[in-house]
Amino acid sequence: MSRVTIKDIASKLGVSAATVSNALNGKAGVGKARRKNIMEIASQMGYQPNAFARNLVNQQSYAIGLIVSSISDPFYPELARGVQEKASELGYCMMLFNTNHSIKVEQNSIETLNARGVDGIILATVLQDDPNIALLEKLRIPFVLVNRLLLDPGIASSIDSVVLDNYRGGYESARHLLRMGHTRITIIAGNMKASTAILRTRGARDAMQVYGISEERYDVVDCGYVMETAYRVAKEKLKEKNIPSAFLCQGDNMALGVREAVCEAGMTIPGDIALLGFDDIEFSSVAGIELTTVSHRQYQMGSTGTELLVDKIASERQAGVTKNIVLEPELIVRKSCGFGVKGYIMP
Amino acid sequence: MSRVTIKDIASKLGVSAATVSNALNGKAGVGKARRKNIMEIASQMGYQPNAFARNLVNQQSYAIGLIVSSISDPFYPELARGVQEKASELGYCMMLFNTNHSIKVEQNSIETLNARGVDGIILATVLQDDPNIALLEKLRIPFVLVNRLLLDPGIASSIDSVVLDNYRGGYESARHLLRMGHTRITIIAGNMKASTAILRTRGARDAMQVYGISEERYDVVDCGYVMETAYRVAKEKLKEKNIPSAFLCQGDNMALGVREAVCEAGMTIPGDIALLGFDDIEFSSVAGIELTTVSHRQYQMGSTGTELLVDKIASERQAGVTKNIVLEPELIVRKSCGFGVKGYIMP
DNA sequence: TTGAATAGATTAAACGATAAAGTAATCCAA
DNA sequence: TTGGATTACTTTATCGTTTAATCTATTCAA
Repeated sequence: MSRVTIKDIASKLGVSAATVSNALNGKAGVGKARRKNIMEIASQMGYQPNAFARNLVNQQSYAIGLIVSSISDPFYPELARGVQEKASELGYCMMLFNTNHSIKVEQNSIETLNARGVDGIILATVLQDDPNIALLEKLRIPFVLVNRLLLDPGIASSIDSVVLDNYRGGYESARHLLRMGHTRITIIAGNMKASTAILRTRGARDAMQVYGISEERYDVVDCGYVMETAYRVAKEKLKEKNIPSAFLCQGDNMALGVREAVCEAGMTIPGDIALLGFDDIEFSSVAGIELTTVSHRQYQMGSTGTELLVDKIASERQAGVTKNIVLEPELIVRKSCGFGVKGYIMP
Repeated sequence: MSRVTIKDIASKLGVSAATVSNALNGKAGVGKARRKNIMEIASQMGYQPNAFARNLVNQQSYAIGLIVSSISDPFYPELARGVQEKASELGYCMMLFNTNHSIKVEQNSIETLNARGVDGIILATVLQDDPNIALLEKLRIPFVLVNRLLLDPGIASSIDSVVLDNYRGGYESARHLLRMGHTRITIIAGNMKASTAILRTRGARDAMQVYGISEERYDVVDCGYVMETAYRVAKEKLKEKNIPSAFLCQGDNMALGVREAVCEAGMTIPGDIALLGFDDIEFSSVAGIELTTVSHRQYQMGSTGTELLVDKIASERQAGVTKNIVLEPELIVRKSCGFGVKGYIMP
């Protein structure tokens, strides 16, 4: 509750509220001496502009929303930090929402955010058939997609986004396993409605083809990016007669789930089974885990996404060119894939 | 930008704006038929109340702020999720701020939050000599402390809080090591200005005394709750001639730092060195890590803290009794402390 | 000396809702 | 049938800013 208002200052100095407003906002039409005087009195009285009134007259809140599936998933905190810090830098606040992987909750979040008049939304959870894109467009609220995007070029071409080159990440990670001689690979995929999982899988498939592995010789299981599911799937896989020699996981958290199953089955990594992750969460590098994985630039995604959004908010009335930013992934070789099935690495 | 306003509805139906407002808000003084009619037209026209105008007239934003040191620290995401979900349930939004362990950034965050007119703040980062408590009180903004609190009973008795019984956690964890026969213990402490670290250390010291370990026989190092620092400290410790047989860490992330140092020194856990953590972050349970630790109730802390805060906001004008909630910790025995130095556990 | 331009201010409207006060019609009891 | 209570509204004020429109001296060129 900011007590002192612009009127208090005005009446104290015997001037009009408009003059005080103009002085404080550095606008023309106020004499030098008076301006200085007003500024002094204002700070002396501890004046704090009332955000509600400002928001009302400008129809702007200087707040943005960030929607993630769950901040507890170790993939998202760095992204959120990127958004928050860049937002603060640009004078915005960040409101955080978790969808818990639910389209319905995603919808509620968007509606709430809109009802509160945020200036824009960063959506990290979009799916291919996501009805909420239409919602966002109907609400005419600026938004950018980060992490995941829409693959339909017709739609995608008009939506700002910041994503990793997931195809390449998928390709390179599969290639790494293939070069090490693995031919029985199970792909532990993320949510196959998410562009990330689709593209990583597509990249992996292409790599398989290049290395002459036909479709019957590997399989892809949608584990929805949840660790628990990956664990259960791996558990089952390892009971079959012809178990895979490598698990290609599309998320480090899922890789950890698989790792758990492998360990429980009494097998070792990379001795019996090779394991490859994706995202390079902080935890993947700890001794004894040392997951070979693909780096992801969560912080940068959040930070750049925020820049795009704020740009978009500022230039709302102008024509605005769509920006699609693609970040480059990097294969990070640690120990979870060992030194290859036959002890050497193919070219 | 919500286009249609209360006035549009009013003029369309030939009634006054006040009647529309009353009808929509379920207030008395509107005839049955008219009320129904207004509601229908409103939803038909896609009316969305303008939050800015509402905020201005009620001087309330239905938003709260959460201040953590860094959302990337695996301790905080669950807490944030607890806050966000409870907040949503109660009709509030959560704005997230990271302080990066800086008092100055903490101050900025509070001031920003205040300037934006949030209804209250949840502070998870308070230190004993934190000048920002005075700031919060000066601003007369409702707040609650979670995770950490102030130990000075004079101040603490008037501030709502939700914390773990850190003394007990510290005591039990030390006792566990002592029962296993460890007598050379290094305590990797958190930030010693945080009540968590102070109380955990106090608990540990008391346990030491009960088990007859004098002060010269163990040491306490402030690692500020950062993994990297813990890693470096452990690295140094392991170079000394008389290395500890156990590290008692006040945070799982720091335990992982220590673990790294131990591994790099070519030693094993728990074979050569016992390791005990605190917080039970999700990662601590994975195969091969299996950190013995103390459970912390991050989600509940966030959720309950939010309830207290919203209570406090609602009853702001009333006398309001201070609530201090203490959650119980639980020792979670996994493998990182092995089976005791002499192969047995003391009573 | 006149008229236009300009600096420095004021007034009033607007933003979109809510809350308080006022009014006209209806109802019911005495 | 009178008058108090109730109901269903409307009018007006207010929240704290910003901003467009207006006003009044003063300056200055012609």
